Amino acid sequence: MAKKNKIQRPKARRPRGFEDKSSDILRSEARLIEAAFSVYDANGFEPLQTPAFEYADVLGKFLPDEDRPNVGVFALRDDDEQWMALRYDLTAPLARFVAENYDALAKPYRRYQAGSVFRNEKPGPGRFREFVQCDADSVGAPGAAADTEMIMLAADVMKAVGLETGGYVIRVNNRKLLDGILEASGVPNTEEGAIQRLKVLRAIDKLDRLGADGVAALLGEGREDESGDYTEGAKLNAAGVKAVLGFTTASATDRGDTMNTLASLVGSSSAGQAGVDELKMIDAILGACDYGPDRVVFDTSIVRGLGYYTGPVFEAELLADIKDKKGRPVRIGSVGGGGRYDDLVSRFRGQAVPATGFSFGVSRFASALARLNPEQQGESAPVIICAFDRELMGEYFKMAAELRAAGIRAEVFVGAGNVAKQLKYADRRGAKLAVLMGSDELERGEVTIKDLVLGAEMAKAISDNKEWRENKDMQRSCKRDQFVATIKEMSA
RNA sequence: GCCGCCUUAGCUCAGUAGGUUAGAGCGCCGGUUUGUGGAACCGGAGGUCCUUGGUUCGAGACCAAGAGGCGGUACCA
Repeated sequence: MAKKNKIQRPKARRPRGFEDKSSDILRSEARLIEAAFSVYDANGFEPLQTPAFEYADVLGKFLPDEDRPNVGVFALRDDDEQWMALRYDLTAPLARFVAENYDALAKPYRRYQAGSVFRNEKPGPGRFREFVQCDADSVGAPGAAADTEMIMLAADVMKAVGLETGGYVIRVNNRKLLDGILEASGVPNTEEGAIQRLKVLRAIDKLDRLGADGVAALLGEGREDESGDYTEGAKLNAAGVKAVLGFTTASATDRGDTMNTLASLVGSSSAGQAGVDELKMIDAILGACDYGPDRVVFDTSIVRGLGYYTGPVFEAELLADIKDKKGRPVRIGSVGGGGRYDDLVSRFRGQAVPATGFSFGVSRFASALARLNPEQQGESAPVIICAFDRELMGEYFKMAAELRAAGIRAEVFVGAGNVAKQLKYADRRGAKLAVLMGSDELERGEVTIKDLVLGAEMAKAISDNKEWRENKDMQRSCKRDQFVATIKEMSA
């Protein structure tokens, strides 16, 4: 019982929903961002970086005289008592930036940005409280041409990350169409109908998960799930439910067919007609640039859950290589999305500032890509130069520099321990080659290079330690001035 | 927020009916081997048994509350 008095140590742990990212993940995410940035840059977009903190009201949060900030954001009070919060997306900060620098910016202002965003919500599998988004937006362009540009950009990013045509699809819809349908069903296209419209959007968003029946319940009175939780419905009448569900299944593979169907569906609604007209414009530009239905389709079942979209909306989806029974590619999910949001900037200025953009979740996209190509691996481990003799450290670093100059990743062992330790380190790092140069080699003017992969292979056939240690077949020596060339040869 | 499951070593888990000093495998560190990563053998470190309270002569085990984790559902401006 009389345990020795233990020092109270802090427990090494991280807050839930916040992740440490390993080198492999970091490298694949960096490649993804680089590919996207190069597409945006080539299209004339400019990079922008905004701070992680914004004033809470800028983010669209009202924090009246409350001690606790609203849930959903990480907020704190500055020393002047003002509420600041970590950004939860990159769009609200962009709206602030544009409004703040409006006169100095050439419109349309088109920028791209990647960075961490923060959401104070319950984390789940694949859902974190900090995650990286990569956005491109176009502010100040009212027409569907700007939306089409974003759609083509999204398709180009898919291509730039190495996806073949058929491996992805951009699905396009238009909020105005649904507004038109709802208007015809008695939901006014005004402020009063906003909450109801949002409920409709969220219900449609759950189509793939709940099926038509579940969505019908959510569009009507409401729905109770298996755990007994009740979700209030959008309270549409039976005809409304039918109209909305009919709309979500109205799209076909051919964009022209879809437009014809929709034109008859929206009838005389002005919002609906405007939506169809925009799709026509989008289709015309896509057609001229050869973005066929194998890359971009019109799909009335995608809506995006957010309330701030006002016009065309779209999602980028990865299609797995596997086909379902009917021979169609299986959906593995949306990796990004975007759309038109005409009211976000005008919040700050009281003057119309139309905007449209595209955003993808970097981690989700990167891990989906990794699932598609598991064989694609990251950076190869560096050549490890063992610190055999501490007197020769200068020479070791010089050798490492020579390797780097030849484009080979290399490092000198700077830790503690004998050669056995150092080789064990090299092994753990996954290095293919280790360089050994001690007094023997120095005398002969040579360098010993050990092939660790070959050594591991040979070890399988050897069970005796003495034999294993004396076996030198996995290593070779070369003259000091042949060093870099030999490494090159052996790493091939 | 609501519902369910779970919590013993770094990891995966065992722990007999409530009974001294809480175990195993893997991993880690060291040695056999101070110029060679594997294997084998030997040794070692590492635990507030999630926390608090209760029942009991006695709790890792039984009871209660709380915390944390996992899953589902809702929310996600």
